[in-house]
Amino acid sequence: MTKTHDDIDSPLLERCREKGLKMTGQRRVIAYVLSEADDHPDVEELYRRAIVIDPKISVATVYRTVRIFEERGILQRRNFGTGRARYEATDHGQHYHLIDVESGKVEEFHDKELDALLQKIAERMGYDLVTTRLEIYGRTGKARA
Amino acid sequence: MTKTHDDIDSPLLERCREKGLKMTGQRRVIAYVLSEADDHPDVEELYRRAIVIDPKISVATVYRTVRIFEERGILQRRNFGTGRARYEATDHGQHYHLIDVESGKVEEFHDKELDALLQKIAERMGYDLVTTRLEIYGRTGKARA
DNA sequence: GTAAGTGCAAAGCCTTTGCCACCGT
DNA sequence: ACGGTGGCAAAGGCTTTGCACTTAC
Repeated sequence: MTKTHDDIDSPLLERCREKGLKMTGQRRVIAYVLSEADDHPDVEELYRRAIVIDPKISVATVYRTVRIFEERGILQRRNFGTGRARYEATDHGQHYHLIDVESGKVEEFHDKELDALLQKIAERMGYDLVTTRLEIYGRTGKARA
Repeated sequence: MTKTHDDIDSPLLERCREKGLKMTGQRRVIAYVLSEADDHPDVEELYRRAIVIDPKISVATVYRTVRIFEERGILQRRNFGTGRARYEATDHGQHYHLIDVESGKVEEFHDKELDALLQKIAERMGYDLVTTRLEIYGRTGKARA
């Protein structure tokens, strides 16, 4: 074969190396899957995508890996109200979520003014801002109240 | 005795009646506990507080009750990242949360400027704002990085 | 070579539920 | 009286973990 899962490279892989993580085949695959994802997959979904590339990965490893990645700041865990945790790479930059209450669709957005305001609020309350989590739940303005 | 748990009244009790809920002794107690709470108790904590008033309440009832209250819009469920759901009465009005990442302490805050900005963002993205959820995670600025 | 990572299955934690007795309206 | 409600304990869903084997450095 020309390319095995041991050759998979990805932006996240580099970040893992920087953190000094031992890069096993499984972690490469999971890092790759996460790098490719432009949505917010949960563990089960990550597992599904990972075993396509390497069927020998177990879901326990996915759990262990996302936990480690999260602790190292490579991933962020999200809770959109469904019992399961969902993940996204932190290198997407700081952003917020707007969720369509009717369709469940999640849109990401950025807003400098908001960044600054949240920073200011944290300071005013005597804290160093570590991270924020903001979700706007909205209904598309097409219909009446 | 002068007062049993069947006599307990509370602001939430009235809201429950409005919704047509059958008000059992257990529900009165839970409504009372929730009305008194100025924090964000989880089910276990609600249970602890409830059994002080009526030791015959079971935790299953607490789970069932918060679920019903939530469906009726009397309560809001929150997920601050600790596996357990936490609850607060909706009549506290719109507010946001600042969470101390070290102690887990939760502070509520209000901010008109933030209200307006979120409203503006939703509009700009073509949505009618239904609700928002914002948590600032911070570290108290007492120590260095 | 060695410490760390992985698989598997069992265990854990929070939450829900089946069943039957009980109680509010 | 009737239908919703509560208690208990068992079941469920997601996540973690103990153990023995494998692997990256």
